[in-house]
Amino acid sequence: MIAVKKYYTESQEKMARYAKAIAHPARVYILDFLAGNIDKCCYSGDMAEDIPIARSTLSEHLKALKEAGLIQGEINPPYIKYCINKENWEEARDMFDGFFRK
Amino acid sequence: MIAVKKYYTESQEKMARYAKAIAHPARVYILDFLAGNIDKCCYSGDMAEDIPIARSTLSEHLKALKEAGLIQGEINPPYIKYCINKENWEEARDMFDGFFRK
DNA sequence: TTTGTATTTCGTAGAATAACGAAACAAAAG
DNA sequence: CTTTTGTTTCGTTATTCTACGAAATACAAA
Repeated sequence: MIAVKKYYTESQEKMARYAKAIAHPARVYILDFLAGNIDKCCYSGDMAEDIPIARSTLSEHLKALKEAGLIQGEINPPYIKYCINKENWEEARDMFDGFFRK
Repeated sequence: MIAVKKYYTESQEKMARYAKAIAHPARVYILDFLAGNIDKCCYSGDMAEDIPIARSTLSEHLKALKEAGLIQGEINPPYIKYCINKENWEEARDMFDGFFRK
């Protein structure tokens, strides 16, 4: 393993990762939707009707948000129940908060 | 001009645009730097020494941030003084605020 | 076991992003 | 007028993103 010099702080990298997850209107839509139903959660199909993208594309956006840690999915066949990942959502909120008030 | 149906709200599109501007560690670095010196502003060259990218690349990141409205540049030859665009910075802050507390 | 339902993964294609060095610019200094 | 300084634009290349439909998956119901 080669040591690679880090040029950005962990926090800067993380900010960029969270921001990238939010950097698409479909993903903003999804997060709006889920954050508005924070305890209810919801199914992938619930959103498919409201935005003009293929279900497979929606699925990829959900995957991106899951990988970024902002949402989580719980399998409940034949559905998958998605909801905000509260812990990371709050972390992201705090980071953006700090970022804008530095 | 053909009417194009809008599927996302203006606010969702704008959120995505702001988020995209922040979605790179170099740009987070730049904004951190400028927001920490909100009244002082600073020069492109001031940052070039601290991050491991070519000056031309730094310049492109500055351009992206300027296009997103988060910063502004004032020519002061042979320097260009960059600083936060306060109005849009506050708008972005408020939008992220609202986004995370919906 | 076969069928149906909800969703994801795969393969592909086109667009956008990020990076670099070289060249271009713009103004001040010599 | 020529040089120097700080910065941006251009041309290029490599990578990542976004989108789609088709195929695959997983489980329940028939």
